[in-house]
Amino acid sequence: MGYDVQEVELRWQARWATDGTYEVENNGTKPTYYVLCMYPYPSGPAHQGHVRNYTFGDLNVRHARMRGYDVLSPIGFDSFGLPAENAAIKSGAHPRPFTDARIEELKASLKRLGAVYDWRREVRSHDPQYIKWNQFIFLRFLEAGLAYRATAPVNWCPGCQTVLANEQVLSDGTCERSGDLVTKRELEQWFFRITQYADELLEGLDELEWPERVKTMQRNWIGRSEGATFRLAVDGRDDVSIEVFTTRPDTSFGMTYVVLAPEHELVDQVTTPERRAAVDAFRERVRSATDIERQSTEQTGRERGVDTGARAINPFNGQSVPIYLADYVLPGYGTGAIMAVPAQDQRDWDFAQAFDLPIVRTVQPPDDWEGEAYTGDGPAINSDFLDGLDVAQAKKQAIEWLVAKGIGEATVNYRLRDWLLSRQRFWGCPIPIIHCPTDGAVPVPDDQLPIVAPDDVEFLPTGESPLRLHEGFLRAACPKCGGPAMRETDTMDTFVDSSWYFLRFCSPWEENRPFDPEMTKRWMPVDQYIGGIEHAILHLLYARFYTRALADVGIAPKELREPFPRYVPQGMIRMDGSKMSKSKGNLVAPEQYFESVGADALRLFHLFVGPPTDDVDWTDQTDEVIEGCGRFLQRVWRLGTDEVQGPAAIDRDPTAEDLEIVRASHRLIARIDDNFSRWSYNTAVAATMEFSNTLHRYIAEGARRETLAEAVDTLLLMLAPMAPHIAAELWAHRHDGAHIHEQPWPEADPDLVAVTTATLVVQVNGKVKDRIEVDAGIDEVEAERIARASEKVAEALNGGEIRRVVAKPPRLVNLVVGPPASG
RNA sequence: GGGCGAGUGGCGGAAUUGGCAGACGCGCAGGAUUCAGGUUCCUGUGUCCGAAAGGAUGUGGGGGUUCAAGUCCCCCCUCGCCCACCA
Repeated sequence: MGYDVQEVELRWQARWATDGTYEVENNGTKPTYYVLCMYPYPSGPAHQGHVRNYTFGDLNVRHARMRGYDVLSPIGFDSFGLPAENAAIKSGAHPRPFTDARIEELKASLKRLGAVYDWRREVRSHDPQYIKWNQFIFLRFLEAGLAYRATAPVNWCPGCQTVLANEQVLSDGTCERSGDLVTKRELEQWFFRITQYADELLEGLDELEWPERVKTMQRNWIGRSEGATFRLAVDGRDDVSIEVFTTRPDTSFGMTYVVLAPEHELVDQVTTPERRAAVDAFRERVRSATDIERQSTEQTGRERGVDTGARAINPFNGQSVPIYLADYVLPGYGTGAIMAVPAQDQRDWDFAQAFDLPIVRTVQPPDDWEGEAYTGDGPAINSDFLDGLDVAQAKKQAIEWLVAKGIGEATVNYRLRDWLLSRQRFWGCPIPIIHCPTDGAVPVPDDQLPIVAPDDVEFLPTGESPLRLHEGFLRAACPKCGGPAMRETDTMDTFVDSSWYFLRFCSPWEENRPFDPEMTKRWMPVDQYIGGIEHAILHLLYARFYTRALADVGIAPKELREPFPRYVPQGMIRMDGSKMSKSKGNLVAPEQYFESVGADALRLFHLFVGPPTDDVDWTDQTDEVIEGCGRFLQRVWRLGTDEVQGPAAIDRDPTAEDLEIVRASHRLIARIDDNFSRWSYNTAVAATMEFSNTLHRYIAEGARRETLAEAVDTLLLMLAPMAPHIAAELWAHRHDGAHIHEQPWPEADPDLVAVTTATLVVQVNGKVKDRIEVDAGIDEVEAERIARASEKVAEALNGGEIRRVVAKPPRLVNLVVGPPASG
């Protein structure tokens, strides 16, 4: 009987769907397990990246289920976003039908892959119910002071007369649509106060089972740095002082000038009349410069800054130093002003050189130091009461001095900024605010939620949100005074949608609240989170913030802090050196493999090709490897059907060879358990291949019927999470239609896993001279005796004196010899 | 510039605590089956010397620790990713 891949796979997929095999109730009694793949942006049929992602997820779901858990396996769609809006602008049609069509395509692919979900729990970001609770949460955050309004610059395209997302600005700073140079424009926008959680988000990382490099990325993103802030008097001015932040208060005696960011609020106040024109010209140049230009390291020299004419007093030594503006000081970090210490900071050094400013070393560099600015440790010099102290001591002393003087204190600074969530886009969740001329920004009352964008909108090729032109949407009564007011037309960043969808999955049918905290308690945190590393910073950080904030405003359980204690980032699929993606047009559709070798073979390929976190190169050889996986499954099929077993198997009392097969089966289980726990799926597949080869050899030499049947069953159980269709089909054949995925995961018997014999490697001076089969239980004395008895070893010794014996029974003996004793 | 990874046959990769380097697969070669191609099965396959037995050599390069190093330490080279004027 041949294996009709298509027929078998489609039949089982239909059965899993109609039986609701992977639907899970919220009132089960088994222990719970929550497996989650990052919900996808619906871009159409699945590509290989999806296949890889959902193969890992599905393996975890099926494996956990067989291990006896109630498994929550939900999926949804991150269905708001720019691509759909762009498609709408291009076609003039509303993004909703476009998005719904893409979702259906992606769903079909996932089902054809054999990935199983509780489809009753499907969540879509653009669903009015989801929008409602998204807005509800925003309003609670607003009440709690976690959301606020402030002005911030946006990318503005003068040609399109519209705001651009960062990804719409090309690397040369021009608009991707019109080619105009993009400028900055200040707008009133909404923020989430994520910085309030900076410390907790940082500390929480320590206990997460995430790859170290992802944690490092988050740590760097949060960017905690300890230092001091202190105030500098402005020479001849009692009314203003400049506050600076530094991580090196120990170097304060080396301050030879002060720098304000060009945007700093004190610039106008301190600039002297004779420098006014030069300062204004500089500020204008910085303002119109693109981020690229401003951050260009090419730029050096005098165009990078300007003298304000004002002077500040260094409180440490009373010296008067000039105040400059420089583009390398950023308005958003620290206090937007620095004390410049060129001897210990290379940027300050370069600037000082360009402007002929003095350089005073306050840390003694090593004797062989040939560089410029020295940032290392060393004794303080030229620093009065700090002289002789090392950097750490000097920092401490300097801060104590500032505190005693009452002009500064130790401070902690973060690189992390508050989360700007406003987007001047149509295809997103509307921000539920009404702007009233008398009452200002007024929250939409809960009973008016959701605020959903209208259907009768016209998409113009300007890129501007059509909400801004829709009178019916715009006009609203102020909830406070009832007067005429205008609706907010900005929508939320789509990262907002993805910051709590995993909580909604726990009780997606809730109509009176975002989710049921009890059900959240039952399922959360997610036991295994899987998704691309491109979300390693923002999505994961935002979701961690949201979870805490929801707990703190009382929507989620108080004790829920970390949503994803265990996260595995899968590697990306590369082709010709770049990421495989729809936009690059280098997709290799999974469908062709579904039709040829089948979903199981393609899944097996993705598991087998390498470690899950490694990138996969799609090459000329890839098709051959996929076919190899298909060939392996054909061999499994022959093992699992009577074709081989019937004529070949023998009824007999068990022999030593038969027992070896039983042992090999248990070793396979132990190995798969270990591999699965370490996410080493490539070696897990290799283990099943090895076992299959063992069984084929066993059959060739005459297999015992019962032993073979049990061994094949074990192989099928191990394959059930990896190649579910063929495993299900063969199991049903062999066990009267029973369902393999409802079988318990077998347990390896330690007695059978333990080896009874081992290969003792005998080395002479570290070189392998002999290999001897020995009893696994031998001790050191016995191992040495066996090693010395070896003829090959005697030959290699060649009369040399054994000076030392290293015995590690039962695996290795190393005989260390000197030269032959000379006569 | 900073941080984090990684470099193993023709290729993807394996080797959990230092203990037989190259599991498993692809490819390739030879053979069996076949009219032939395909399929399937068997055998071989790091490199060098050798007919073979066997020997030498071998995990980016150099040094070190150790009875023993792909694995640990130091220096260097190359590649990848992330953050990048963060005071």
